[in-house]
Amino acid sequence: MIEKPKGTNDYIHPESTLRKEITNKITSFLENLGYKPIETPVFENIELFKRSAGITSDIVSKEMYEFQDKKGRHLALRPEITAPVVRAIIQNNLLLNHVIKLYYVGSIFRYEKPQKDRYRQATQFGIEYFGQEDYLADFETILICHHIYNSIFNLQVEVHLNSIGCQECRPSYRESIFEYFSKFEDKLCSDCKRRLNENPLRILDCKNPVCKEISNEAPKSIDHLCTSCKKHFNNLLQTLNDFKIPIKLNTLLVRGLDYYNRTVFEIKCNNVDLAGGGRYDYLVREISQGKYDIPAIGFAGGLERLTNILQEQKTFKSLLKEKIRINLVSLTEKADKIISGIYSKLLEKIVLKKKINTPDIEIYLTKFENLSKALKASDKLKINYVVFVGEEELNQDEVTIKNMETGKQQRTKIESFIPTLIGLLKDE
RNA sequence: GUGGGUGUAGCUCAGCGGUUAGAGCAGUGGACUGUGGAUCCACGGGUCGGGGGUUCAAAUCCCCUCACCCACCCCA
Repeated sequence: MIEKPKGTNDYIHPESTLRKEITNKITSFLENLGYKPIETPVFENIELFKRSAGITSDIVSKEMYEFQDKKGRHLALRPEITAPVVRAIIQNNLLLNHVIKLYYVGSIFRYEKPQKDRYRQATQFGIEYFGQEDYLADFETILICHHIYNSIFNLQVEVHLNSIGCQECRPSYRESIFEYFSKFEDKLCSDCKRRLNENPLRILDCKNPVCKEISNEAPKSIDHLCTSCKKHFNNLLQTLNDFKIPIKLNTLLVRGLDYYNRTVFEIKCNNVDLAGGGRYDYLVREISQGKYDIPAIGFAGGLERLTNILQEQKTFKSLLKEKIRINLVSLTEKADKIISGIYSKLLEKIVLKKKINTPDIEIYLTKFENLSKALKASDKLKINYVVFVGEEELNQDEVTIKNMETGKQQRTKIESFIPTLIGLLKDE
């Protein structure tokens, strides 16, 4: 038996249906806000990720699926989607437009030990908003992200928010952080000792209790912001506050990807990280090698984490609307032609469903040697209406429609079957 | 990468050195051959995750390995 690779998942109904419904809700919402879909390859030149996420980040240094193709090209399965999107808009010269709003839904790959809410192939959805440096873009992005979880899916979420400054103010902040943690160097965990030289900001993110304790007294980035960063952040806070978006200022939030600046945020529910994002004003310049200098902001959310939490909270059932199931049963070979004729007519009517304004239906075409078996099987399939033709019906050019819930049944002439059925469905 | 737990029928699990490995649910057939859900009866189904070892004897004990679950690191 060949089994699926470690950390991957097969999604089968009803979960597959739930995932599709969730995705549809998110994407149709984003399309109403003017975001356009974008799709990029699942693998890219490995340099793209090394340059964007940062060579010292865990995602790039130890979690990437790297490989060489037959020509020896160094490639990687994408561990995140922001950098590929940036690469795509540069390559397609989309940056000639002032403002670009994009959304995506796609797979990411990280070589990690699988556990709850963590898989080697996962699905992320997200938006990327290019060309707007003003804090209103930050507001829009956070509002959208919050709305998806809070309003569309009814989850009690927290928005954790921080500002990590820009090119102007970050160097001096980095220096004061370095000085501060240097005093405690021998107390820090081994990872943080390494981080001290590589990327001291990441120490703030460490979960080790000792490091955490030390971090609590560390200098805060928001106290070291330059005038324009401070104004940007204060305006954002004020606006989020005005619109009653519940935010939690988290001065320890720095995020694991190197490309962020200014605003960074995460969405949490019951201590589960559902989404994260932030501003990345220098990434386009970095990837385009200076050709373009365009500010941007975005976020990414995990589809599996959202699906899991909705299943845990049992609020997902409303997303899975049951359809009306109709089983067309031939009870004898002589009735095959009539039943298949009805089936083909119903197919056409499904296409024209909008005109007849009936509930969504599922139709089944089956054959049984006797009625008892047909009904038993229909019961297992949770059929609402069994439509059957046997010897008795054949003699009178009729079909029988049986309502499986009430047990009531009626005969109708073959020609008037469709209108009769539509009449029944309208009463549902 | 580190640590803990679990792998026995399609599913949930029992058995933890001693006949031919079990139960419930699910499946199939029948009682009931044109009227389903209930009940009763019967039947089918297993390399006990895989490999090696100890033993007269291994699902059971030991070692290795694989997979899944959980925690840490990190992250969606």
